Amino acid sequence: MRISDVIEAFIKDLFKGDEEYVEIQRNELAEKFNCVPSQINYVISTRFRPSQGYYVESKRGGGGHIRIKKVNITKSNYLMHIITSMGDTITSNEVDIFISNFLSYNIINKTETKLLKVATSDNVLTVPQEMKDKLRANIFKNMILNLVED
Amino acid sequence: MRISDVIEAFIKDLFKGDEEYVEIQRNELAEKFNCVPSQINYVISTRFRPSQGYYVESKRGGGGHIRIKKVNITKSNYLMHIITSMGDTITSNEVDIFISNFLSYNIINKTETKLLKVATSDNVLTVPQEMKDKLRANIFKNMILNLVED
DNA sequence: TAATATTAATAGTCAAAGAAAGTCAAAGTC
DNA sequence: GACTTTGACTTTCTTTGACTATTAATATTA
Repeated sequence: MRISDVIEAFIKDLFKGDEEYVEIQRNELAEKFNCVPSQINYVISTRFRPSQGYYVESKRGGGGHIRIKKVNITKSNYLMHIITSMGDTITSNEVDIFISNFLSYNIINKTETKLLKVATSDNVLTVPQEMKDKLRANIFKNMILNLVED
Repeated sequence: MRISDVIEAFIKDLFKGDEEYVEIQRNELAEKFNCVPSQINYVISTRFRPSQGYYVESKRGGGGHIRIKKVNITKSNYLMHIITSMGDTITSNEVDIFISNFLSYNIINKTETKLLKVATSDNVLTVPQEMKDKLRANIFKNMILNLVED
């Protein structure tokens, strides 16, 4: 088996347990698998591309590291599906359920969660009751449309 | 973990409790973290820059010290000021100016920018004209309130 | 006692050494 | 021919230490 595949598998294994990201040290890992450090770069650049759902950042110097983030590749698809399947009115409760799901699927972060919640909450939407659910649906759809494809 | 990061965290911790500034003694701190004194200078010059919201002054000689001030245009202060100084109606243009400023001061990121814009835009706010600016102000205030203190 | 000089206590600067990670092209493998 | 492995070289960030600058405290002198 290729060493690259072994390293790939090893890194992917680190994601067990729903970690949002994983940190490795290039030299350490290279030593562990008995290869040259740049092999790690090769693995990352061929197996952890953005198009494969990963985002990588790193820091050099003492205590440096490589951080690999798993991004939700189905985010866009998922959100588009929500938008198209949603009616043109929605209650506060229904919105909250969507938002909680987004958060737990890691489709949005905490700040985005708060922004979505507040902009669709009953208290903030100071318009007559009969307009609320329509306004809310409109705001919500447009907001999540803007989360698509980041 | 990097000693620089540890020292950075330690200093930032001193700000707990809304202190306007914090004073350290270079040699004492270096001793505490078992590093050379100039390491403290390194940490300050890389982690407490003006662009990071800090202002540093110092005094040498007996009883000397380094004073690190948290500069007032921190995210929270800035946003709170906007909220309190804002009336209870606001136009779409006015909001856009605020949002552009937030972005250029790095107070919000691109996604947050889009969320703020869309939730306060004329097209999305499908309510009678005479309600719009009040609704917009309310949504806007509540959204930025939720950006405070992240 | 006031002015001045000296010493001690701090902090600042800067460059070298060290510790990672990145790049790229040559060589190897299937 | 495409993919993988290897290694020399580069870039970035951190740590260290020798040397410098400034201020306060103390001693000395007029």
